[in-house]
Amino acid sequence: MVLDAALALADESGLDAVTMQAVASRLGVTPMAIYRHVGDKGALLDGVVERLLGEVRLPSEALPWPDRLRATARGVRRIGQRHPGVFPLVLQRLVATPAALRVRDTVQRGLVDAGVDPGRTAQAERLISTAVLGFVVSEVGGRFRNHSKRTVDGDFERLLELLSGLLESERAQPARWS
Amino acid sequence: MVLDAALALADESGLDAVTMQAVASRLGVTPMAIYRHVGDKGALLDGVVERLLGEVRLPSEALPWPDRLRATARGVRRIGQRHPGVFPLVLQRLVATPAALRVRDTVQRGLVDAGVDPGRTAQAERLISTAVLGFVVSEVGGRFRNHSKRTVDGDFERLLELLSGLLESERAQPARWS
DNA sequence: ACCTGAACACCGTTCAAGT
DNA sequence: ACCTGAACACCGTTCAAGT
Repeated sequence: MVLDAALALADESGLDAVTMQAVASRLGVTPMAIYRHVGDKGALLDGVVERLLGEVRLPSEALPWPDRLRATARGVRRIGQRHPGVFPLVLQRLVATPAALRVRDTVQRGLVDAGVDPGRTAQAERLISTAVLGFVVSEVGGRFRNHSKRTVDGDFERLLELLSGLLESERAQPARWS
Repeated sequence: MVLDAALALADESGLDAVTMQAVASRLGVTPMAIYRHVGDKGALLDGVVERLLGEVRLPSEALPWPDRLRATARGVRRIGQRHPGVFPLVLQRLVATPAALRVRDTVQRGLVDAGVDPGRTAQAERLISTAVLGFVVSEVGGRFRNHSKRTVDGDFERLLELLSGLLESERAQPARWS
């Protein structure tokens, strides 16, 4: 598949290495052949981002919500670390694709179970996702490259704690689990 | 100056329009002339990001810390909105440049005045900055483009409230102001 | 010191043509 | 339906040469 080739290239040599010609030659094909399968280079990158989000390992719905939300955040981070070349694009593209909705809905269900007022889960999800994505993009994009892995790991765990705190302040009804 | 031309191009026509040849022709000069002034296209973009951060309006140190921190965040957001083409690069480049340190130190002084344990201001600053930058990059990069301005403005104000909450939980000593 | 001309290998993309 | 050849205008960058 075209998207696999593009993602493999990005993982091996960075986003700049993802050119139509490089993707084509990895598939043993001429560059223009690709235009039959993706409309455009932009569409190619959109497809790769979608694949990335689809790769996020989501936790079992049977887990209590605090573990579930933490596991989701860690799953997103793991994908970022696995694909640092393309991950930053996640913050620049629309959130309405199926794979993006899949992650979003998992978070929103977690929030509902946590007892967040149903009228406020959408905003809470946006802020939580933005914080987590912003962190991971910073990390894999090199913004923290002066800091040790231990420091960055500690920052991420602290972020998760703070997001739990956010939920406490947001809860209107008793939680359904926990 | 070369950086001004590059920034103006990005503002008018997006990041893709910032090519060595376009910058050169805007200056009425041949493309290779630019290599005398910036080493590289990467260095050019670094320079533009630096200029951006230098443009952030920082609040007076005389303000009470809660207003000061809020004003700093709003100042960052305003620059993002003013320069949506280049702003996303802020999350991908190192934080150790002079203009970046200028913003960072303002936040850290705010945290100290808020009574955050001095051993923890660095982490708190990183998390706060990451959350704010992640939000603004999402906003100007179009991740929220399905939402109305009112919704996005509301999200940002809510984010600021939550960051204040973070400070409450982080305070070890009585605040110096407020 | 600064700018230029000519040239390099490489982009994304189109179009008409082939099977 | 899918792939190809040839071609387009445009990239970033180098090097030797000019003032």
